[in-house]
Amino acid sequence: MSKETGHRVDSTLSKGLAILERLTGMKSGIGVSDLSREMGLTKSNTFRLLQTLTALGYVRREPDRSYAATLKAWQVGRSVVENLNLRTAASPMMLFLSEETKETIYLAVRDGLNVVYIDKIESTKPIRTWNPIGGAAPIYCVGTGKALLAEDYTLLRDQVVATLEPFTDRTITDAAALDKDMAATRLRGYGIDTGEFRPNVLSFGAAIHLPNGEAIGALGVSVPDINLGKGDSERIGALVRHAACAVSENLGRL
Amino acid sequence: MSKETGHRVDSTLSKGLAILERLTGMKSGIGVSDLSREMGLTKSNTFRLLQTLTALGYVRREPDRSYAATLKAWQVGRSVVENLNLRTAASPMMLFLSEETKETIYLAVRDGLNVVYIDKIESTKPIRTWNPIGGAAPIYCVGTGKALLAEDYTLLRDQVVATLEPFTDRTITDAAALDKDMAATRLRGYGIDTGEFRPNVLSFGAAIHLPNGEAIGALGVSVPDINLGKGDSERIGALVRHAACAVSENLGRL
DNA sequence: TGCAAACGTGTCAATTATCGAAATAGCCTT
DNA sequence: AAGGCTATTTCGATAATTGACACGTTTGCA
Repeated sequence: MSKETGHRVDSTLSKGLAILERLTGMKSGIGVSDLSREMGLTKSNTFRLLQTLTALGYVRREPDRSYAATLKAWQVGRSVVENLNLRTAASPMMLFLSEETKETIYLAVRDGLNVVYIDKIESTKPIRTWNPIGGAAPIYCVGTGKALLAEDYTLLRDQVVATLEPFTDRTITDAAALDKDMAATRLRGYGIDTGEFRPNVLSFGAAIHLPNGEAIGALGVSVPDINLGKGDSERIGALVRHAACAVSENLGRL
Repeated sequence: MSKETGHRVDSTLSKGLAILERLTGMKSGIGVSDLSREMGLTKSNTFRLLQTLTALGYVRREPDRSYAATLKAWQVGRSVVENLNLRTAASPMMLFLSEETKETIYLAVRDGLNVVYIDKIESTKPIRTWNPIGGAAPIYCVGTGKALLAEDYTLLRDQVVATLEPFTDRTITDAAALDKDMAATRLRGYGIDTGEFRPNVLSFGAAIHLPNGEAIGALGVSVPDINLGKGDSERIGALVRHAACAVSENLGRL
């Protein structure tokens, strides 16, 4: 979904990162020839890039002489999230939500026009939703996303509207409906997703704020619709809102 | 650590990754000029590298027009851990434990409040314990589980305490006893199960850590009590602790 | 056992992608 | 409006990157 920037990119860096991404996505090592074929690069080129990545510590040679990603990429990536020490700050309230609802609890941050899940607590119920940590979802479809979108709506509205795309028959696909939903979200204090990203999976989300008011993440609860009884929506929504609020206050004290 | 690389590294890739690392290590965005100063690069050079990283999705422009790392590096790095084959990494030390003890060796990961066995080496002794690969055991009952539980005890304690259930007459069923056992486990460096899950089956377990300290799995030895002589417990415990430590270091090495 | 195909690794001249300096365009502050 | 800052663009020179090829080893098959 990369927009054509028109700007020139450094091909070496680009290829190197492409190789690194490929390597990190593999369960076992791979040889130079295979890799070069997969990447559509020359063997020499691939070889030299691998040499560089190895020298920088991102790649190592396995005992069987194949090349594989090290944990360095992981370490580097981790510091991105670490610099938002959101997880530790949110952890107690995630636990609280988990105990109160028994459903799957998510901690999400906004990444462009998506939310990315950076932590979760599994549901303890037999019927549960599933999303991987690291997974992403469109900001206008899910509870956490809506909560975050509502925060910066004036800034993001036009961008989001330009990308509205249906995932289920409940997905919001027109600007007017989104405007209305955002207004309601702000009023309510939490976002509601009525199965707009995955069929029959509802979610609720509320934003976590820094002391200056900036929203840096959101807590969410994801629930299969058949788990929901009368009045459960309001209860869960209120719980999420309260939990996010508590985390925000907690952040302020650090 | 000045290893004679002998080989030339692609400078563009090298610089690009250096910039990315710098960016991921910062709490807020930074401008081109400052960054170029810090990195000792030309402004032009830094600028183009940033353009490339932005085009590739690793960097984005903040509202204040500064450059900051996105979560892409994190997502890429995460897949390293996801694809990390613990089995392969742990295999040599499992073999070592098998040879030293002749008992059944397990590799386990935590799944909620259970441990799941993802690999094992059968005992070579006539009287042996048995658990299937894929089998599960409560985290507070067995050696591997205790080792993992001790790692996140503050987070898991309340949940676990709520589920305490006796499997044998030695199973820990009250919170105070568990607290004490966990403290001892942390001190000792490995978990001991004195027949708390299966009668007359003892087990010992120690956690495997990622470089940041996160526990991702555990090695364990399972022993029928009649196979155990005087002092064998301490010996096996020490062996397991050492083996898990070796695997952790193996994961972290470059 | 031997042969062939495939692999990882070096070499090197050609070339082109990358570089730095300097010019331009934007943005605050005064 | 002018000054000082930063971000971006331009452009010719050049050094870094490139691909073809070569070399030694390993692997697989006959």
